[in-house]
Amino acid sequence: MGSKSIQKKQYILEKAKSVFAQKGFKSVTMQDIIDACQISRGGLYLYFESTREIFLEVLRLEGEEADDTFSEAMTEESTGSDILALFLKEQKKEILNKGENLTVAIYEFFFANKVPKKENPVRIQFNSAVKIIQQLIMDGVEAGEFICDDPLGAARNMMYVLEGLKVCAQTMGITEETVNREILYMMKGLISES
Amino acid sequence: MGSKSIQKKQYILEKAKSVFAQKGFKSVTMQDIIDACQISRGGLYLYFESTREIFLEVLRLEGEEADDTFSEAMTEESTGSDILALFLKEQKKEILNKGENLTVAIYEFFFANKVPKKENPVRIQFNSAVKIIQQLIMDGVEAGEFICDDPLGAARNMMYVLEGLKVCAQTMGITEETVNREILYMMKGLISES
Amino acid sequence: MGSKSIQKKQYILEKAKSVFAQKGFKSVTMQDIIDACQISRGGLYLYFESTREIFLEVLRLEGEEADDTFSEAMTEESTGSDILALFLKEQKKEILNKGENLTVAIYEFFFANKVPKKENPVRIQFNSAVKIIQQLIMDGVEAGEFICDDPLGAARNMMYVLEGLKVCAQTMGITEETVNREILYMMKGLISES
Amino acid sequence: MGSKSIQKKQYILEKAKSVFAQKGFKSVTMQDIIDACQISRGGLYLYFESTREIFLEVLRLEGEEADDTFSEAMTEESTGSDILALFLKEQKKEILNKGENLTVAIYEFFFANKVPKKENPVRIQFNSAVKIIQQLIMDGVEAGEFICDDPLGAARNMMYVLEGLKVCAQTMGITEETVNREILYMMKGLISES
DNA sequence: CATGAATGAGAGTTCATTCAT
DNA sequence: GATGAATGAACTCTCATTCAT
Repeated sequence: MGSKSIQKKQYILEKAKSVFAQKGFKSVTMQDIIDACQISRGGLYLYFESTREIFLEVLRLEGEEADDTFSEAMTEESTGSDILALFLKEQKKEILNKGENLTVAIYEFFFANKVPKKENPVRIQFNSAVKIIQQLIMDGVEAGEFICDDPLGAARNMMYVLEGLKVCAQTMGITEETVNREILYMMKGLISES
Repeated sequence: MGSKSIQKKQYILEKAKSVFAQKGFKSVTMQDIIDACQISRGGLYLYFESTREIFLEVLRLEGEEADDTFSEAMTEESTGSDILALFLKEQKKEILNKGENLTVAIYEFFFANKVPKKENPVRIQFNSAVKIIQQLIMDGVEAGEFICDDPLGAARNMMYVLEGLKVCAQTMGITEETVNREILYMMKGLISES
Repeated sequence: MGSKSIQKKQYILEKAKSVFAQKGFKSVTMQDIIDACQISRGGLYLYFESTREIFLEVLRLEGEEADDTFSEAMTEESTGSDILALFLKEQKKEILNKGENLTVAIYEFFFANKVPKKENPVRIQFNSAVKIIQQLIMDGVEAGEFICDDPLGAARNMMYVLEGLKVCAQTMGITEETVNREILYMMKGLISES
Repeated sequence: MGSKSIQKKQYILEKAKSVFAQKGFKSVTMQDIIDACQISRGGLYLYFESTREIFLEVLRLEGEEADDTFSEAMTEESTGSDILALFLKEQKKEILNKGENLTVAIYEFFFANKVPKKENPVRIQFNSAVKIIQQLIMDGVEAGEFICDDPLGAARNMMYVLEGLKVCAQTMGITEETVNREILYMMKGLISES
């Protein structure tokens, strides 16, 4: 079970991602992935033992890609508020479920699969996002764009609101206006907070 | 064919609620509910056709009970900030998953079952909570307890944060300290917001 | 399990007949009959143990009624050919499935339930019909209406054709024209047979 | 997903045929066929979705085989009356239920499953048999073996009698003598009809 | 490595039959 | 007599997992 063909593994993970994006986690069967990959049953089991294992690898890949995207953005010469705006735009896309997006699958998976805190990729992603936002706010404050006496608190608050928007979008439906309004509300807090 | 024994129906719904609270929605089988109720296969089908139907009734019951709880609290002579504190305490309990609590089941159900906006019980509950919080904030402002120039915006923001906390609690785990900290952050905003 | 209420038993049998006429035998459940009778489950079991038992009684009743109908026709002052024509008209109705009619139910029942020859109501009915037709033909010959040197053979042949038409009507569909044509073919044989 | 192993499919169809021959159509469950084939539940579902589907394929196979048998007989150098006698001998076997024979199953199936006339295999088989018999009679007339001024009518009549015998054999039981007698009756008509 | 037929556990559903009231 | 809730066996269908080729 070492490496087999890395390329084939990548190929399976890409196709599997689409499947999870469409069907969430729990409803996905090995057959779904076999169909999506046009691969044999045995062939799939050669690389992965379960949908769980596949999903975790899909997630790992996603995490790496997300980090790359962020790194790029951060290295460009931009102000804190610019990058924050960019970040929020990305989040808006995810909230509104534009494009393939694993939100529901992630929720379904981690509801049922308790992962040790330290290794929990959702937690890791969340915390790293908080730190980045905190830094962006601090940059913004330094640049005179923002007023904020608790950048960490504000960053955390922002992440919880975004998470709340994400889950509400999936359970009750949310319009773009609603997302805009909530983001605006938070930005106002950064500009005028005493 | 409608009711059979109302008491038995209630009994099944109570037991089923425990099951949903423990296993979410998607993983629950009729067998699980049969086991929990200690009744026969056919006996259960006498009252309900599917886990979906059972879940919807459990939800309806929950909604009624929640409304009652709120009504009681509201009729007591208390200031806005007191009731808000009470509400947040309840929410904290739910977030931290003390007692039987359907959070995960609700999420799982509404991820998979798209319900027309107007009839979506999650949406209805959310919106009614927003209105109540808005009112409480306005009461608090009137009483000089709060400072807030956008009570509706603040109420909405608060609800999204709470929703974010709920979902994060389920996916990554959250400590009581974290919840306290986030609530405190929001309350500070109500006290000192310019 | 003696008589209970004879009237109720009759009532159940009437309703049950409709059910068998609509659904055949095998697909009929006790529930179907309960629904048709608007009676309680236990109530039905008080009178009958199974659909099989109900069906046999329905059949017995049918047999009696059929005999009565025939007796009436025979007592009227008519020629053999008139009564034969009347008989064939009735058969045509049954073949074409006009009105409530147990054809399919009878087939389904006796395919699956082997009954001793002597007690088999279908056989009894068939044989008595053969005898009557034979007599009618002989009457017709006597009256100079028919020419036939083997009235028993002709009667049997006629009954098999009718049975063939009945079963074909149910399995492949048959038009009124087809029935008319076949009856005409047989009648011609009775008029011109050498 | 179409064929898997053709041989296995054939094997299942053979075993299934026995089952249908013994139990008719309606009472046959997938379990019955599983038992007869000594395969696993999932194994059967790999090839067929329902007893209905299996039955239709069994029927198709039967039809093909029957056609072959007929073709052979027809190509041999024989007179019309010889082939007709052969045909009737085959029919006699079927009527008397010698060997595996789907009569009851076919009846049960087509009682419950209304098939468009044009596609109804029973109808198709019936009509093609009528045509063949008509031809055989005409051949016999030409050869001076038969006297018949309405070969089509006679052929149809013969088929309905045979159908009547078949169904009576299943519902009330019939002896070989009865079949012989009825066939003889029809043959006499072909020899001496005016 | 790769294939896909085969397996069997388990979920959903229906119904004849019983029995306390 | 009459009721209808309760039972459990039997059916249908699906899927993760294995294994001979």
